[in-house]
Amino acid sequence: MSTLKRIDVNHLKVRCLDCNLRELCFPHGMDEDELTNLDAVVDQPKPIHKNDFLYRDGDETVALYAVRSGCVKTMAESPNGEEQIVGFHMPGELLGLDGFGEGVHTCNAVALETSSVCELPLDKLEVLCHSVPGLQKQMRRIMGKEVSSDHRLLLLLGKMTSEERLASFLLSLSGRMLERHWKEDEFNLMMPRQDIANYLGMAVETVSRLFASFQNDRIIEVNRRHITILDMDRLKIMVGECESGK
Amino acid sequence: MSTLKRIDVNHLKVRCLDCNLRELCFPHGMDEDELTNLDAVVDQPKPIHKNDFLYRDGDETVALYAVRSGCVKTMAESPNGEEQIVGFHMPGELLGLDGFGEGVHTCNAVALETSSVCELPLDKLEVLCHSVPGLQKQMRRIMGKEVSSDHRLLLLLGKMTSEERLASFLLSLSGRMLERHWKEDEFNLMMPRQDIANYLGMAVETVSRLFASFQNDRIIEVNRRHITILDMDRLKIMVGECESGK
DNA sequence: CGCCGATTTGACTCAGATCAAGGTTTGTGG
DNA sequence: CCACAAACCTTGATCTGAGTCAAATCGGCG
Repeated sequence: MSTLKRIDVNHLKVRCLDCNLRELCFPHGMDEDELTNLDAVVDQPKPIHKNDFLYRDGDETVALYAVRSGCVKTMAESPNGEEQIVGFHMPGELLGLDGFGEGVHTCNAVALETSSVCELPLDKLEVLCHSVPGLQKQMRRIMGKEVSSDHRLLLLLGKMTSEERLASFLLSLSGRMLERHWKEDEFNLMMPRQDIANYLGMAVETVSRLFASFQNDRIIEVNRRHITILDMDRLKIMVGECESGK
Repeated sequence: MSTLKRIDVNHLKVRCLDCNLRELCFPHGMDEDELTNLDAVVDQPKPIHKNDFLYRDGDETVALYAVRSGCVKTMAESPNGEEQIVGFHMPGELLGLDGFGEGVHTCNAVALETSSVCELPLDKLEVLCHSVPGLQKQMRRIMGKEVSSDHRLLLLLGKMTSEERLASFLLSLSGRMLERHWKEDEFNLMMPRQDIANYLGMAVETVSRLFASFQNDRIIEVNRRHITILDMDRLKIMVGECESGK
């Protein structure tokens, strides 16, 4: 064990068919035949280190990416250099759609931690779309989801108070943990407070104070990056998911 | 003239090939053959009146829509009934992509004034995608643009002051006027103050005050819905598009 | 002409930003 | 193993941009 070079299993090629993220990722709803075809175009997972760019604003769009492990954030850049984080991408989630408009990316994608990313080269994907009918529909589905999720974030930034935003953020993370069959009420944040603040359009200090206040109200327990949700219902009420109590 | 029934020319079927919005709309970059094929799937423009819904949150997605005349707003709805306007769609612009994720729309589309909308039924579009190779790429391009424009709005809501937001909004409108070969420095707002405020994530009163302040600074002239831009450069500086002056 | 919705303006208030420390954890090199 | 630095996070005090409330004005339109 000591003489063997340590290999991170995340970066080994795994067939989409065998991938445990299959149902969350691009393959969702595809049959065995379609998956075999898909496999042929997916490149070896690419390892990226913390703070590495997967692509930058202005880069030519050459592929679509699927996170296999770790976490990648995407951020839009304003002309005067400000940045707005527009998404945190967890395993099984796709990114890179922003570059489909004019053929160049319109945001930056940066790893929050050491991550592994599957690459779907656009040229191969395009060819495959002709032979695999389900693929086109799949592309549409994925883009539609992206649009819907952006709209959710717009609603959050445009209409919610800081408290509602953080509650909504925690619920969204919790839901995504559940999708991955991880614990929905106990997880680690993949990002620093600064990134949460940026994403939710508020100051770091406000995030910190809200965490303290939620903890004080026995809604969650916070220990550095470790979160335990004690009262999911109260979070849901905060964002208006329940009309009355319970 | 008096005995003839008045016909709004906007609602008459016009071939995409002959449409003056061709270069802004779905047909952009397509050749004559492709356009003839496209024509076959585009339904007769549909007239919708002010405040009519083109589709609602939850409706099954049956088509993609292109505005031919007038203006349509799309708005996301939160669980507790709040609404965030996520886009104003001018002639030549598309809407309906939000419904591609799960097959149902995730926002409401409402006419701001009497408008005319071309309908591209999804089923026909899908079939056509197989025979017209350029169409698939077109779909991707359109979705990518939508994602990028949502990101721009996220940046606006998350990081800009009210002044920057309104300046950015005016510049965006001006740019779109120019695309349509209308005057870029003199136009009418298609929406009431309330909708501008909602879209930009601020109060109506703030919009009103900012218009007054811009006018006072001789940057624009406002008369009800009529806007004249007097100093485009100053607007651009406000949003950081120019580094120094000029 | 008079009503109604849209817009503007003024006065006041407050959620959350900013400023200023201080504490804690992680990593690094000696 | 320890000292030190660099991130990262928290907490308190203060400030302010923009929201809220209230009221006047404007513009159409029946």
